[in-house]
Amino acid sequence: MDFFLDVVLPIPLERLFTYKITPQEADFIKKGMRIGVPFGKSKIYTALAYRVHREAPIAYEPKEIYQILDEIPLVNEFQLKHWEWIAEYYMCTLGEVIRSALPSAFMLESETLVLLNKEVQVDEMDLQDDEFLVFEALQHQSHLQIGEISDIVDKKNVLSLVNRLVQKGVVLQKEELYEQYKPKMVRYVKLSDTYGDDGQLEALLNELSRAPKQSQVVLTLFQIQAKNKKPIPIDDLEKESGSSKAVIKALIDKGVLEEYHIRKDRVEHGDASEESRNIALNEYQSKALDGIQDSFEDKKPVLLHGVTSSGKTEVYVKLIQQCLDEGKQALYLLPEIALTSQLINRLQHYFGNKVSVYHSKYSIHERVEVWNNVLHNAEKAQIVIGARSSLFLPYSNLGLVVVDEEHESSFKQFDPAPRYHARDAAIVLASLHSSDTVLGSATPSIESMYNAKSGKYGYAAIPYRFGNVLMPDINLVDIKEATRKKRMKGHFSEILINAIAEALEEGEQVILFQNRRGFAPVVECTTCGHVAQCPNCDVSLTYHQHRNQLRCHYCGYHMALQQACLACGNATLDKKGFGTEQIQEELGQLFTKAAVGRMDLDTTRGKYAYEKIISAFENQEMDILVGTQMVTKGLDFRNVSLVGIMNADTMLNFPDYRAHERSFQMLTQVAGRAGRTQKRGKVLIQSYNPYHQILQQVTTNDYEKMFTEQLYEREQFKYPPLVRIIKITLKDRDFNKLNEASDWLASSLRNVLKIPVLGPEYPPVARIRRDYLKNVLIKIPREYPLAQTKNSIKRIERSFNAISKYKSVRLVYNVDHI
DNA sequence: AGCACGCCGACT
DNA sequence: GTCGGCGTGCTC
Repeated sequence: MDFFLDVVLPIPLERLFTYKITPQEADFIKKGMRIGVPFGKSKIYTALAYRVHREAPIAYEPKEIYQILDEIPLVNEFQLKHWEWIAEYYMCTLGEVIRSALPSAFMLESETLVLLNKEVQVDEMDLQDDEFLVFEALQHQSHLQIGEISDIVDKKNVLSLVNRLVQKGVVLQKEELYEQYKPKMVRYVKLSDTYGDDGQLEALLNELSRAPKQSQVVLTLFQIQAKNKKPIPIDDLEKESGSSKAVIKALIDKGVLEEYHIRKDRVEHGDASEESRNIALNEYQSKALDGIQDSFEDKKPVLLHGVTSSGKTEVYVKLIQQCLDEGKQALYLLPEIALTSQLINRLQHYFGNKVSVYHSKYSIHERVEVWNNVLHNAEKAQIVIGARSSLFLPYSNLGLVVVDEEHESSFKQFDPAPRYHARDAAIVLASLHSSDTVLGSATPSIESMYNAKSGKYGYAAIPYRFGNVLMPDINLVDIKEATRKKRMKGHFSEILINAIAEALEEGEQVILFQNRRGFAPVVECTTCGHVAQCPNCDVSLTYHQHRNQLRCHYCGYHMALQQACLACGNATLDKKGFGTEQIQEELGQLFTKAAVGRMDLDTTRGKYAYEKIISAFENQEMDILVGTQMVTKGLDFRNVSLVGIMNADTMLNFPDYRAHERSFQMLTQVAGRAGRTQKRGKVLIQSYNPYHQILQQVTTNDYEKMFTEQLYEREQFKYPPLVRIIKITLKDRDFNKLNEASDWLASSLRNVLKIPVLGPEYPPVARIRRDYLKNVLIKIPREYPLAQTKNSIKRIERSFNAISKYKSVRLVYNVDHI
């Protein structure tokens, strides 16, 4: 009787694949281990073991596995259950979830190696030029990778070349798995055992009398060793002794010193302070904490609605402390862009090295280390603070999940699959662990507030700012009026300019919010009106000043800015629109003495770029910070007394049912950056339409009214949270085929589901990377059986795929599309 | 997703 | 006449 293993592959295929294993392997393999398996013609993939069984497949002969890659499971049962939920709810495959859940360093990749066939005598005359080049290279190197062959012959596709060489018997191919993760090693030194005792030392120093540098190093080594008995890193010795690497190396070569390595974790912090226990909450915070704990008793997630600067973090810290006291792990989720060092520093201050940070800007190595620490329930991973992907870590006893800035739409993954919402997936994860959940926000999403009001979530509020700081004074500036009266300088109203000047005079800082990036989104010809378009996508190219080029945000296409219009040849190109760069430039002219910084997607690339800008602003190296949405994210600057919003209308007029909700949130959040100390902060919102109800609600800080009005609209027009939305995007290179296919799909859905199906409709950008796009929106009433409806949709997809002419059309599901 | 097999245009 | 483009089908 044979043994078999079902595995999940990290690819978008629904089914499991079955391999043959030996009885020993069957005994050893546990669900959740990584297994290297051959798949397809020649590739080896890293799969996850799912089930060992004895049911031989009937239709095919299973292959044998290649290698077992783990000693103990890398993935636990909690994770697999959670991932299966994600796959089902968000209508993707388990493989896709695995692919985004596991750090890429765990997914070993096979590399095809080409080596010389020693058995065969090669007649060099038989070889073509490129074949000879490879043959020759293999005389010097034992093996070549496919990429190296590409470099040698200077062609990108070398498959046929390699195949020819294989056929002629010149070379052999071999697949090799590479472990991508290498633990970071720290180099240490110690005195060689020969010089162990004191008598020997004197002899040694004598010996080195003609090498003052070297004896200095040895003396320093002794000094350090006398102070503490810990291993001495080479780098420290070098610094302490004021010598160089060469001197130390000479000593090692002489056999005086010995070098050794110890594995070092990349992620390290200091010790915890006891302060987290001693934090004093004010009466509102205490009341909120009590409310949260009451709801925990009822096993409900709790929405914590605390106005900006109300001190939600202290409440979280208390909850985390309690969670740790119970010996459980805590997860603190933040939106991607909000991973501010400010908050991380605070948590590290309270909990020291029990805090691990996990997000996409970390290298694959750092991520592996956090994963392993969580897997082994290590001390330093008792608290994980991270972006949405930290949901996927191998927690074994989660006690608390905090989702901060719960309303942030960046919690929803957009591309690629799984298109999950981290807040919702976090609630499911928490329930798998029977752990507590807190969703926190100053401006809760309509969904979460709806759930709180309907009793599905608990609710706690902190209605006042911490330390009796007043809510900022928010004023609207009518720029339509100001323009008519010629009271605008560029994009600045006189009122805003005066307020900035006043703040600068007082030595205070200013934040300006401009919700659009780039310098001038489009370059238009004033003669013929032509705007350069992306050849692959249906968008205008946007101008980027620093490189003087036009770029496409969707596919990365770029070209140099032309001198003359490409359509009519006139040199009458005009940069239209405005963004953060232009605001920065105008400020430079208006306030020549002020230091102006900028924070947007362009200036925050790289691992620490974001932190650098923030700390520069914190340290008051800048007077004015111009930024996009990023400046709204929970930053805490003491010295900011004025916040200006350049133009509130672009947000309000966005064609999306969430535009109003989002504008309210964004404006309230950015306003909350003003006046976090005793002096009341000031906020100026420039708008062409200051009578807009949302702007009124922002100025009066009336969340309730906003909620009621928005919910009413959602009820009227059937939008979430009153229905569930599934958006299906169809993509194809052929415009007509796409239209036909999407019509077919929409009408089938309508016929079968008997619920509202909207579209097909072209999205605002109807072509991306040469593919035409069309959307179909399905609105599922709340009381409708969700799983059943999804099954029906999947069934319709199968009939759709059975139509041969629609084969090339790709379908993308986006459940709970935002 | 990859990757191979299979059929039609621009080149030696 | 071949090389190479990407359409279609399969992967245990």
